[in-house]
Amino acid sequence: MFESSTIKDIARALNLSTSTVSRALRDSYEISAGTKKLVMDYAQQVNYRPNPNALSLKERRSKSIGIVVSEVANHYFSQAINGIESIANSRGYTVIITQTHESFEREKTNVQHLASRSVDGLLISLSAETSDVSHLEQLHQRGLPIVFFDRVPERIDTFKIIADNAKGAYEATSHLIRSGHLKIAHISSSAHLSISIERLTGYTDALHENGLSIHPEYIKNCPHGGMIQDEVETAVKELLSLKNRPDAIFVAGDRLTMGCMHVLKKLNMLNPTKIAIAGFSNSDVLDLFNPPITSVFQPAFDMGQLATEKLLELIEAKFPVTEFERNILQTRLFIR
Amino acid sequence: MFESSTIKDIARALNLSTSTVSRALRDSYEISAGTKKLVMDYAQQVNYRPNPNALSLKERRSKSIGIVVSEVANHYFSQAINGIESIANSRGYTVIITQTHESFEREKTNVQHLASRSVDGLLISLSAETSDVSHLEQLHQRGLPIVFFDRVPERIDTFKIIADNAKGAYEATSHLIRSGHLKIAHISSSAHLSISIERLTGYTDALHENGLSIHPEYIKNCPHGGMIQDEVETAVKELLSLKNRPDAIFVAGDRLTMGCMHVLKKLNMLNPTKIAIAGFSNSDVLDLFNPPITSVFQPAFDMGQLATEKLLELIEAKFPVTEFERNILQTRLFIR
DNA sequence: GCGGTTTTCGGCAACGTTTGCGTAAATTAA
DNA sequence: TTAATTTACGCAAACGTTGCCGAAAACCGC
Repeated sequence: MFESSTIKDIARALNLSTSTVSRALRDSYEISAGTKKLVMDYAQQVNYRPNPNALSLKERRSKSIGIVVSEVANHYFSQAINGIESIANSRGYTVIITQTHESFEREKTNVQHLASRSVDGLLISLSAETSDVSHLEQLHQRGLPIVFFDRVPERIDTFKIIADNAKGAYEATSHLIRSGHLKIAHISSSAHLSISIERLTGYTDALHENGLSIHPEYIKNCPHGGMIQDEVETAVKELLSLKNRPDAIFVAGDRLTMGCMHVLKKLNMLNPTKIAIAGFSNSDVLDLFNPPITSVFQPAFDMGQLATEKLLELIEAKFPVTEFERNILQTRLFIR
Repeated sequence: MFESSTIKDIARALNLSTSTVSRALRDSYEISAGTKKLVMDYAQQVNYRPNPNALSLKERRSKSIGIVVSEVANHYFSQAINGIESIANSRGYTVIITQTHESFEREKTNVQHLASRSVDGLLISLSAETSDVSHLEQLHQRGLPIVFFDRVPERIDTFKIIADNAKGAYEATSHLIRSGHLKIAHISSSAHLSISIERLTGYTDALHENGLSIHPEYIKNCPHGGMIQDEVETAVKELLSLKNRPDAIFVAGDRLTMGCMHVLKKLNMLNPTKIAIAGFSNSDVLDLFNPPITSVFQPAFDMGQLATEKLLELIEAKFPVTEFERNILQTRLFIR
């Protein structure tokens, strides 16, 4: 099978001890220049690669970090992953990506699996179903470094990287108002999620500031964040069948925005004169849509980078970190 | 820091030897029922998880497989990854996803990294820049199980999972012809890629069968598969500035299709009466586009599943496998 | 040429796990 | 009761690596 040469092999071939070879390869001062060259040349020749499992076992760290996101087929997350990779790889870390598909159960098993895989730290954005974070709290208390991004829990005290969701939502809603819409509905992911709460705040703030009142029946939640299209369809249909039918919808999520548009298209309502749409999305093809929709763009790449930097800070800290920040990055409104 | 209990801890606590504990946990016949229960209960209580690094070191396998794709922000690949995960996870394997961003260099470093991470096997779709596969050939000869999917090399003899690209391209091109287009151009990824060759074949076959001749100036390649938008823009502009301007383009790739539409939009040519588009894409939002475009859908999820099954077959084979298949899955044409 | 450094290297243990082998105790057979 | 067998467990090595400690060899000053 697939075997690569070890330090032992090199030691045997060169008639040296394993410790000498090990030190020669790490350019230790206690090895003579001649021996170093001998060893290094030979190692090069046989294409020696240190066995990461042996290293991990010895050093008690795996030089890998785990990522938990809803799904990679979401432009926000795929961009965040690119940011994460850019930092992690440059610092010698491998990333292991897992998807929850918005399921609490999958989140738990993924996290368990990553922990048992002995990752050095965790980068996580909660699933839509997750309201109980005890599975993470437990790991956190046992000392596993964790950084949250995007969807963050209240209870766990660690670094959190989020976008300015309230402001983003405020701007999008304000844009709809400025465009002449007065009956603005709101479709969001599960109600307990941090992003949902923050975006709802921005939405209501915008309405208030413009002297519009909040209609509870205008606010719909999809507990599975758009993974279950039926939830989206029901929400949209309920909005459309209201006696006082809204003339615009502010949608608080990437997948949700797409789902919403699909429903409207199906109902032949995909027309800004009938109902306008603005939503959170990191998609790069929104301008190709008919109609093009105004969107709130999150700096996903930067968020991924920052989250990773913070995580590595935790992982590589010599002393336990007790001061945690909550970094808030600015969103960008694309008016279309 | 983050420590979990080991077999040693259990042995010490229960006043047993590590071997007894190990065997009790694996339900060995040479351990008494009483001891087994004792050990298992205690292990449960302290939430014992075997250290995967120690296991990998001992068993000389990591129970992990490496994936190399262009980018996860591509619906074809994200769907394929879902298929891969569904099989791999159910069989107890972890997947490590890496992205080449269509760069040959990144492909080489990713593959090197995965190999040195001692993955048990590799699932790979070549980058657009890759024409030399010696880095993979080498690993393959040293016994590392590899299965290719989507973009496959000629030279390396192993399992290959592909879509029926020629047929898919043929159908898309035929559709354009049936729609009344006679001057059909073709934009594709780098020319040496298997998918480019096969899709070109389908394209030319369709033209031939319909009595249309092939205009070499109608065929454009983007060596970076659309990652460099300038390449796409140049290709489109060159097509549009032809004295005999094409009235349709068959685009052979997901990212390429989007890039192409962006250019047309920018040039205010995004209109089927000006130029029609049909292309390979696994995007789920194509029907929201303006204009909606006809697309060739690949069974990405199934391809991922099949590729993983084949890879695990190789990995877990007791004897070296010498008979390899080339599985061809059917595409589906969505006419819009 | 002596004692004392310095240089250069090897031996050993350890990380957590499995497994072949050995063996005391318990059971069975005679 | 004794011998033969079975049961139930412990010991130690191994996977690949590093680091502590010790030690031979080379060097130094005088």
